[in-house]
Amino acid sequence: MKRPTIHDVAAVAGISRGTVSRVLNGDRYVSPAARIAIERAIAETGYVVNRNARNLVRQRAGSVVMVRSEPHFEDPNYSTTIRTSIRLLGERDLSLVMMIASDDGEREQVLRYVRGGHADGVLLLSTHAGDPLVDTLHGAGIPVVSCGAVIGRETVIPYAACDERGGARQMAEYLVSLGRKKIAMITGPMDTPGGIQRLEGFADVLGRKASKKLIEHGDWTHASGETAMVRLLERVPDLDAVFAASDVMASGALHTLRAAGRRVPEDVAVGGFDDSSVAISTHPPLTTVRQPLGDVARETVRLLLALIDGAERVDSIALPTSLIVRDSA
Amino acid sequence: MKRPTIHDVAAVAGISRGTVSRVLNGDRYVSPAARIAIERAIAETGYVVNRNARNLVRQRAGSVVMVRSEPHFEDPNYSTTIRTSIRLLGERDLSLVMMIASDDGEREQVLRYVRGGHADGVLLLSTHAGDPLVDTLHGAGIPVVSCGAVIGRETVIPYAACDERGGARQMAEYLVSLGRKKIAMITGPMDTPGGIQRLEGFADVLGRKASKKLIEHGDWTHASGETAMVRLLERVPDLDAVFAASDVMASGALHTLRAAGRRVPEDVAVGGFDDSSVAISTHPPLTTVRQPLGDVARETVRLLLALIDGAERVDSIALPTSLIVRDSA
DNA sequence: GGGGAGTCTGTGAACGTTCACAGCGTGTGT
DNA sequence: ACACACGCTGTGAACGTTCACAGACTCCCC
Repeated sequence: MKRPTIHDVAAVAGISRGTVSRVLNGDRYVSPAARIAIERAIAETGYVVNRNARNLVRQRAGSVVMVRSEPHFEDPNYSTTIRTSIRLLGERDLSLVMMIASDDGEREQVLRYVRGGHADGVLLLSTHAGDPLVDTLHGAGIPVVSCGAVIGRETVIPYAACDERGGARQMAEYLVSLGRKKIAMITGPMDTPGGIQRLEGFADVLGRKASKKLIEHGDWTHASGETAMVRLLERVPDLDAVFAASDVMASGALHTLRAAGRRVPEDVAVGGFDDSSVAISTHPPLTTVRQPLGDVARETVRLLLALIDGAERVDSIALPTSLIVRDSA
Repeated sequence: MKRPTIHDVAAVAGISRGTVSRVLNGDRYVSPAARIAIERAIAETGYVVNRNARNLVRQRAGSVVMVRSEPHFEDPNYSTTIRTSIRLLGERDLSLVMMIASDDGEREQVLRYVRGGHADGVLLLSTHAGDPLVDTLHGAGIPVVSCGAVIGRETVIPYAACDERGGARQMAEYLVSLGRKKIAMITGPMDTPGGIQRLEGFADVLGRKASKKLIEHGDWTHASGETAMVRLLERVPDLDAVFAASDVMASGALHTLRAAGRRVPEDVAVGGFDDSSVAISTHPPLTTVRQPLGDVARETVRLLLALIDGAERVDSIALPTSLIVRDSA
């Protein structure tokens, strides 16, 4: 009933365990005869390497920990990110361990885990500016990368992200091209890259016209989109377009606009960001900016693997977004 | 630069490693003096136990693998489920490894992982009826539980779930209480518990009136909700209510109804299921059935831990849902 | 025929734990 | 005074690998 070990394989194949280990690890210097005998023995016994033993002697952990700084991840983005990461890490026999670090206790737990050598690398997800975990993790001397930039630590934590600023520019330019004159924006939290850079892209296009009056800040939630829209309408009743930094907030804005009797897109054009599942469930369906999530995840993992393999430093990367035109603008 | 080991702690405390191990594992039979000396040494050296070594000698894996059978998990439910699982498993020093098994290659990978003893237990997520992985995993002699029932294997795979049938009954009864006479239903796929049991609950209330004509099957997607609604309107133009087995499908139905010129809820009342983020982004916001996701996840993990601890068998459990009334019905 | 170089194999030690066992005091009951 | 239980401690072996090393064999060249 016991699981077969490398000794069992060696015995069945009639060869020493050293050679079995060489076959397992793809070493050259193994005779063809030995190799096939061992492969047959492996198949026969159903042998699978014991990772604990391997990692113990190799002084590795055998896993990468994905750390999420926020408790919720309604964000459909995570589905793709997680899936892609699992795939790519799996190819290298690394397993993906999930952790959440939204309060001090959880941060302490993550730190202990990493400090204890239980992970070969850390993959940060949507970390806010000033998160104390970032510096401590980086100080732990373990490879750390982020999916999406970490504001204030762009130079110390390598990252892959979509071109937030460029994406916002695409949307702003599109709204302008529709002939809209008074274009407002509902931003994300200003301690996140999506919050900051999407506003920058917007300002790039609108220039002076991106006045304070036309800017409201939200926190990514539906409710914040609703209230931001209320304030914008109070200040600028005749606005004719609004760009929300996320689809969820755009959906909140849509509610407010309807309640205020504005027609979308006739009176007010509405743009979102993310192309999440919400984008097609609103009325009207949202014109939005799509992030290349799969590519972003792939690049993030690639950066991490490079660091784990000993690269001194790696270059962050931003991937292009695309404008998805539906009915809201 | 090397990580401190149990030997270092023992040396610093001036006590043998055996006693250090006993302190680490909360053994009785340790003198107070030794205990405080060791605790001080642990703090001083920053020692953290090496899981590979521990698990190697204990013949355990130290992790639980969560297996998702579908590539996508837009479903906001997973956020809560993952979070709760991480929390509860963390308390027992078990880490959560994520895997996806949507094709044969991935299933093989999961099987190898589990067969190789890399996991102490398996937590199935939204597995479809007839999934070949279920029986092989169960046959591997490792604790397996599911979050949500596995159709056709209810007696062999213990599970925690919400009371799908009861939840559907709540919605059906509510629609009846509004005075609706011709109530249609858009179900989920009939190889999932949500597909089957929500229909059963609906039929419980509607009885003979739940005729074939008033039932359409969807696949949880927005698009399937749209087309199902089209067919229902063709067959029964004067229907006055529709219950979709998920919010996302309900949102699709809403689009079709609007396109057909029906007012919601005046002409047609619409009910959803899940209370997902979509529910508040539709127009009008959805009346829906909320699942106690946190509780379901907690119970699922509890079942798994009981099995890992050696329980012979555990009892599956269904938790009550609640009706959330908004504007669509 | 002697000396490398190149290919292949087996062996011992090590990785950092836990666990069973043996041993040592000290107190308690006969 | 002796036996015995109890509380506590140290030690050796084991868990299943990998890795460095040493050795054997073959081939080729001088």
